Amino acid sequence: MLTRNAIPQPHSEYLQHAGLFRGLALSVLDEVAQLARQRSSQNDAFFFHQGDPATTLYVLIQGRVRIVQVTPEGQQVILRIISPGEMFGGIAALGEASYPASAQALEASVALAWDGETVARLMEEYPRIALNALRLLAGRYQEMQDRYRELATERVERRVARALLRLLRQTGRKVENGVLIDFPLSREDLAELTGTTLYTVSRILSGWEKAGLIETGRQRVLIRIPHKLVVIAEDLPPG
Amino acid sequence: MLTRNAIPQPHSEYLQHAGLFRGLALSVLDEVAQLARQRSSQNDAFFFHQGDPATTLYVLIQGRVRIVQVTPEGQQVILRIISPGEMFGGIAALGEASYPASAQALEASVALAWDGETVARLMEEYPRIALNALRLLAGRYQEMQDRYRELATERVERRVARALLRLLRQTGRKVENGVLIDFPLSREDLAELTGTTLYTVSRILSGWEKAGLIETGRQRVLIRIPHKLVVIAEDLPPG
DNA sequence: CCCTCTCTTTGCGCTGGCACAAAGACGGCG
DNA sequence: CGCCGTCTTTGTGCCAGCGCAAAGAGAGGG
Repeated sequence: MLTRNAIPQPHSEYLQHAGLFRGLALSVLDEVAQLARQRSSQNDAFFFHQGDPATTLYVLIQGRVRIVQVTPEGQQVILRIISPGEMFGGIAALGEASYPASAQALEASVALAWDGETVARLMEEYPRIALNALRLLAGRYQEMQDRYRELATERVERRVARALLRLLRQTGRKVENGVLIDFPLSREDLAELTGTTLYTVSRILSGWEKAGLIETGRQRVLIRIPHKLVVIAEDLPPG
Repeated sequence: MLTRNAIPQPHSEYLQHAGLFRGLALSVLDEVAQLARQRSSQNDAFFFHQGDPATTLYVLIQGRVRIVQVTPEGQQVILRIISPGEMFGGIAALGEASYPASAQALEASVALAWDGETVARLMEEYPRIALNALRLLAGRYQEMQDRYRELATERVERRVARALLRLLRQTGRKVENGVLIDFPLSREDLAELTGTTLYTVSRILSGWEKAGLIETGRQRVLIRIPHKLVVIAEDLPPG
């Protein structure tokens, strides 16, 4: 389900919105775009699997991708959800190594791809790219630290609330009666994001729905009163 | 308990062993060392606190430092233990922001320190530094991902085993009858590293000690049979 | 050498959330 | 329109690990 084409259209304007290439001159973006390949991935198909040799860095331009680790026993843990404009598979830029996790499309998705050597060369020529990467990676590291602390110290309900709020910030779409998480998100996905089971997530969401806090459907979550979620997520007095 | 001095001795040879400055010419290392300040920190003193404005990047040259996050409720989570040669407080290099965690000396420790602007300037002038930082950060990110998955999916005993093995690799010192974790490490420290309680850690270590696997004392852990720990940490058939 | 402070051990009761089971509800496809 | 596969809900039993309490055991200082 994976296709590779040379790119016909100029993606250079698009690239200036991608964090990795922020601040580069348009001429440079053109050069960068020229070197890219385009890869598409159907629903549930993988851009790469955990353990594959890390050869390629991607920037998502359409769709949604989840970065997931699988344990030897087959349990899955979602490390991150990638939205358009974000890079993934960045380890490729550092030579050697293999991917520490898999990248799976949650919807039909399109990404631009560069092989590791190309990225390394670009970084050398345009240090701004390396600095951008550093800043992006630092942000993700920090988020990961926070999630780690959460997992270590907070109860499930609060973790789920935080996960939803993160997704809301990252991919929320304002609609009539609230903010919609704008891609298919099952109870199981939420469980794998927060380190719990789909059963527990289901119970929690049911509770919130009864309280009028959210509105759910099959692989669909709409947050009606974000503020109340924040109250659950942080330890605020319910004012 | 924090002191600042200009540095009298040349630290430049030392710096070439620090990951951040690997591959730089000695002349450059001299320049870098010239720009450094030296900071010492007694037992339990902090290099910086979570929430402080991130102004300074450190490279530890002696002692041991733990990077720790505190929850609003006062629980602590140890994110990492820094050994000589490693950098910490690296967010400073990226301007803005405040430290997402605190850095506390576990022993009398000495570090070299640069302010953020200096580091940014150095990175611009010597892109190799930025690339080194990128590679180091990528490694830490990956380790954090792994620990996150562990915390989400593995039982406590296995997590403790893995934590010990990591420390063993990072700071183990071969001694007569095994490998010693070479800095004061209490049950509580191990609990905060693995997301559990000191009680549970104590019980687990007691069990292992009875089995002859390790040898412990007050803030002291000696691993007698590393291989058996690996068997517990991974899911190997006990062969 | 004793006193004190901190670290460690161990017993015990409790519970959050896991695991399994089974029934219900969508939604897409033929 | 009805079937089937997937996702979701809900009931129930259970246990790993938490939390408290209280008693040892070092280590260091006076």
